[in-house]
Amino acid sequence: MPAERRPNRGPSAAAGNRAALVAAAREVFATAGYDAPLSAVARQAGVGQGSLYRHFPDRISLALAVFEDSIAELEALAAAPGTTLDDLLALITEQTVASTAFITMVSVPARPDPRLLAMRDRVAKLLEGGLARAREAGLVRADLTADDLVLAVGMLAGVLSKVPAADRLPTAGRLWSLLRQGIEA
Amino acid sequence: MPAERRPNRGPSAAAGNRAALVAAAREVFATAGYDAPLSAVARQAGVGQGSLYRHFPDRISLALAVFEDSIAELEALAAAPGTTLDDLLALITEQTVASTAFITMVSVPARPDPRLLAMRDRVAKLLEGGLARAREAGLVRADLTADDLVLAVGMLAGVLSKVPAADRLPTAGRLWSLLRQGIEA
DNA sequence: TAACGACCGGACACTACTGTCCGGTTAATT
DNA sequence: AATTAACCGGACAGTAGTGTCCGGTCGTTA
Repeated sequence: MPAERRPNRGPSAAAGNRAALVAAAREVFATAGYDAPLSAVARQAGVGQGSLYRHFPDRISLALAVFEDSIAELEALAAAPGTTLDDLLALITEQTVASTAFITMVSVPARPDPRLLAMRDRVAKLLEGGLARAREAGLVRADLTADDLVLAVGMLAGVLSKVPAADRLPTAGRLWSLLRQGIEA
Repeated sequence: MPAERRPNRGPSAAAGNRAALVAAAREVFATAGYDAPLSAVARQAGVGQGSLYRHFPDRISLALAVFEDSIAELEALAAAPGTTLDDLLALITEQTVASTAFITMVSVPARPDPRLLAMRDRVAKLLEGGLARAREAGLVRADLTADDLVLAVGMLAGVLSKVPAADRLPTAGRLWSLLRQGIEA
């Protein structure tokens, strides 16, 4: 039985369709942002609307599936020995430049949903370790919290989501420079 | 003839309706943000959709009329002797806490419209004086530009627009503190 | 007071999504 | 081969907002 065979109809199609939807959503969210129409995701996946909503009853379910990877990557980095706060922020920034959707939905959810709040807490939590170490080393101000950092990357994502993809990297650099050094000499 | 008399039908109603629309829009933009439905503005003004679109062919025309006041206030402050960059940023922040719409539309317009770009340039320009003075006094880093500042308040507005009105003032304070002192000790 | 015409209001056509429903397809089972 | 049941796709109803159109209203002018 050829591994590539994946009919998208019939009893055995479910898993494949689901995977196709997640992949399509990742792409669509990256190019059109977190608010992209879900119908575009179905089209991109080559799947009917019905299948989309059957697998993922709402936008958040789909987004959670899509960005589980992103947060897992962050958590893995946070768990690795020797990881600094800078490393974590660099990875978040990289992810945000590639797709603002993850941080957009997590940082300041428009309407607070328990699933999103939980994911935001995971992000805050994985930053804690690096933050504590940076604080002990005197690298950051003493009163800086993980929530502050989540809010900060949220601000970043808010701007980047409105900027053409080509301008994102330099804009992100500029904004981080403001956030880091502050505007005071 | 009583000064209060303002029929909203017939040949003499135009000016009054226009004023009512601007006032209503200011209120609606403040409470529901820059993306609020224009139909809500017409309803709030007690005026038909037709009148709204006759006076203001699109959202931007209406917004320009609404926020002309805000920018004029800023320009007046900038022109006053002894005004510092801090004074200007304080006023902008106050305006943003009251209504995120102005900065939202000006700082990083979703689709660049010449009228919005012109207004953003007015904001950047009025910041120039205070910024130059602050730079000479060594109060801000040497490479800080007015565009950076516009972007920074845009970030702020992006977050504040998603935060309940009651939380805005403290959130704005926290974010400015991050932007000003930077996250480095 | 009659005719005029500027201006109004809200119904409506249009567009863009979301989420549901059901006839139809297909693998599995016997 | 016939039967079954899981699952699919896309049509469709529902919802929300934008912008247009036209019958109707009301000051103005003669």
